[in-house]
Amino acid sequence: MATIYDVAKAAGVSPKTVSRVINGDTPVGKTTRAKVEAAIAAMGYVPSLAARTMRSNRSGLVGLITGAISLAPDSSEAGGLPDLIIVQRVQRVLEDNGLSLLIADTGGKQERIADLMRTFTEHRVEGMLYVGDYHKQVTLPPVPEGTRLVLANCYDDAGTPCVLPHDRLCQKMLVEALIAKGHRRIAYLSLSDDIDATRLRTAGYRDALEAAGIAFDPALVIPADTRMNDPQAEAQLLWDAIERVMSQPGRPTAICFGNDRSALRAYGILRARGLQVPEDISVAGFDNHRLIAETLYPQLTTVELPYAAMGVRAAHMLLSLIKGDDIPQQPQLVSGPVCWRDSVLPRPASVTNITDIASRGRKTS
Amino acid sequence: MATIYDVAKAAGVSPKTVSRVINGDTPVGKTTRAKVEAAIAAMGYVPSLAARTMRSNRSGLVGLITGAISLAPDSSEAGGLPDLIIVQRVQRVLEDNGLSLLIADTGGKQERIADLMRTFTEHRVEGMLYVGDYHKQVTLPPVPEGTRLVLANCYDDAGTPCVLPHDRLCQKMLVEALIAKGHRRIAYLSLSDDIDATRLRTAGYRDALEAAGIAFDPALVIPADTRMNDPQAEAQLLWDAIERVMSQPGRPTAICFGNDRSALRAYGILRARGLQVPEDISVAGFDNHRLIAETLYPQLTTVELPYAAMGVRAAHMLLSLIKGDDIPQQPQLVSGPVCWRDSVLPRPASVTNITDIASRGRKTS
DNA sequence: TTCTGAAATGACACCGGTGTCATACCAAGA
DNA sequence: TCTTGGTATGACACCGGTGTCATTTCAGAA
Repeated sequence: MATIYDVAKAAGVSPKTVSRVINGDTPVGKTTRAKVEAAIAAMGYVPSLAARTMRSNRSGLVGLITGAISLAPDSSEAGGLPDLIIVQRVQRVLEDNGLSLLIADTGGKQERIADLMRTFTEHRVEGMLYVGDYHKQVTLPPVPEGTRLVLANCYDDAGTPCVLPHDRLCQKMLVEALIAKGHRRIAYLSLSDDIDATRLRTAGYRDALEAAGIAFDPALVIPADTRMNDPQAEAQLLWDAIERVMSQPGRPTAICFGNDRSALRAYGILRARGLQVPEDISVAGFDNHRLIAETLYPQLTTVELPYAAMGVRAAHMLLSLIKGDDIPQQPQLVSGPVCWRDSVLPRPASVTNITDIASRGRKTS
Repeated sequence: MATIYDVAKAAGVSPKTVSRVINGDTPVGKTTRAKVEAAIAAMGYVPSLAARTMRSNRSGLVGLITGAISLAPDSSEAGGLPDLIIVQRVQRVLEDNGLSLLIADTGGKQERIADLMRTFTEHRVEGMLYVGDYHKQVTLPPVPEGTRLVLANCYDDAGTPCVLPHDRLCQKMLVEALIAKGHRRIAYLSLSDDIDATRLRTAGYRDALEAAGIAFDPALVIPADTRMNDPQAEAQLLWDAIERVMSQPGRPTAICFGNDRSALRAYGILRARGLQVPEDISVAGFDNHRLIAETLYPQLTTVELPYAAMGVRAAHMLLSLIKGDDIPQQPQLVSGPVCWRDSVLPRPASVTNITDIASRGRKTS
């Protein structure tokens, strides 16, 4: 690979002058510039960032660690994809700012994080990002003084800057939208109740009810997903939850699910029980996983879990850190819009009592 | 950040001795080694790869370009995810070999590839990978002499080493599996017929029929996906195709779809037509997109499009190139297994004539 | 005790850029 | 013609490692 010395010799100037032509910092004579540029083009010279890094102490690199694929080691897979969207967004923002992105994943082994960070440090990255595979607390190994680090889709107890999905607000907006369409008895078949997202979303669900003056009924809220990684068992769990919620007096007119995947599963289960979506029961998801939401028939009403926006926000926070600007100490909450599709049927505002709700086969719209 | 000189001073030795301790190339005295290691630990010294790169001309970096997200710019999205799996696998293999992965994506703009490659060259990557978003031919900008490049999920006409899915074999295996279960009239609602995958898979479909001595019936093969990026229109197209194929005499007992997503859509359409899967019609997908295949009810029989394996293979090819080994000139074809699930009903071998096939409601197994 | 050779360590240059400072150049004004 | 002052260019050191070669150290043999 040609060096700046080769170019200098070919153009008959000093290396420093070539450097000036490349960087355009100091004025260079017209004829000299032309000669240098010709030499650069002729030799296909591309400057070495390694050399530049040594002088400037700026590598132009940012490192990103994800736990992404951990959940599904063997094939095209179920969990773990959302954070890849974060990765892509981060990459784009960084590239627009002249930085390149190094990626690594833990393969599900937390203890590898320290090694990966060390490798990044060897590369003298200007900052690091850690992306969680879902909204959760993490404990990262201690980082050397001066390491610039931003967390996305996760948080720690050390006050590291982070970007989180606003689960509570998202769920609240979704339920508010259902209420606005006339629904009053709204079930919520949540994800496993030991994760942060469930706690927050349940709170959002209650926020919406409260704002509308609807009493909270615990019988309508059931955890129905335990991340057990066994499709059969998960389906069974969901089946039971639907059974429970639909067989009680004061049967719901709408069901919110913990994610679009559960909603997809529920379509089959509800049909198997002889219930049409949305004529007999309205359904809402969570994530706006378009592969599911737009492909399902009828298309799924859901709320967007803003992975893309989180990626953008996290990247910008890191850029601010690198520039030396102050950034907010509070977790940055990002919410997405409700995506209105066909799986929710508006209900006449007058129809609010249980007897009416339990009746079936009313005409649409 | 501490340098090797700082460590040397603290340990009271020369920088070169510190270097020897780190690299373990030359024997170092026991007490000296202990002193140096103590100093390194105390100062949290991490060597700079930039400096090392300058001497050794080995950056420890590999660059990967993907067109991934191009298809769905705005949110968690439908197309483009598979290649992210390739990316993850590549990263793992490289990491196991002590290399770090730089990623970049074109954002759908082919003309940016040259810029991205230039950036990689600035970082003095030891090799590059280009990952296609689906099996297709690409035309990359000319690369400088000596650039080590491997294509994954795409190929070019310049003979660049590449790894491709064995669409033909995958489809053949799938159809063979259906035939083995007693199916004789098998429809194939393919992807758009202007892409390589469709041509190859249709050939695989015919291979399987021919091997079983079943006559090919063109009326059973209909392109039913045009990547038009409009869910409504796509659903309509699929509806029409199903209508056509199911209303002809000699109605099929099984339908293969171009991908799992179409199969997901078809579940809804078939049910809307009053057909139960698999009792009335068996369904097979393509991709083994587990999010869909395992979540659908009943679970979807499909064939795995081996993205993970392609990533591994491509990474190994690049490693061979870097090591200077020879690699095969032919495209490397990778196939995945048939994933047998519940959407295909075995048919008694005796039931092969049209009259029987057209009858309905036979009991299962 | 002195010599010998291997083992341990250090001095120094070099990788490919760029910051700093000195110098050569050139046009305009005295 | 000789300053003057700004512009264009070059010389040189330095960033943080490592390869090469020289030098020091020391155990064991003469």
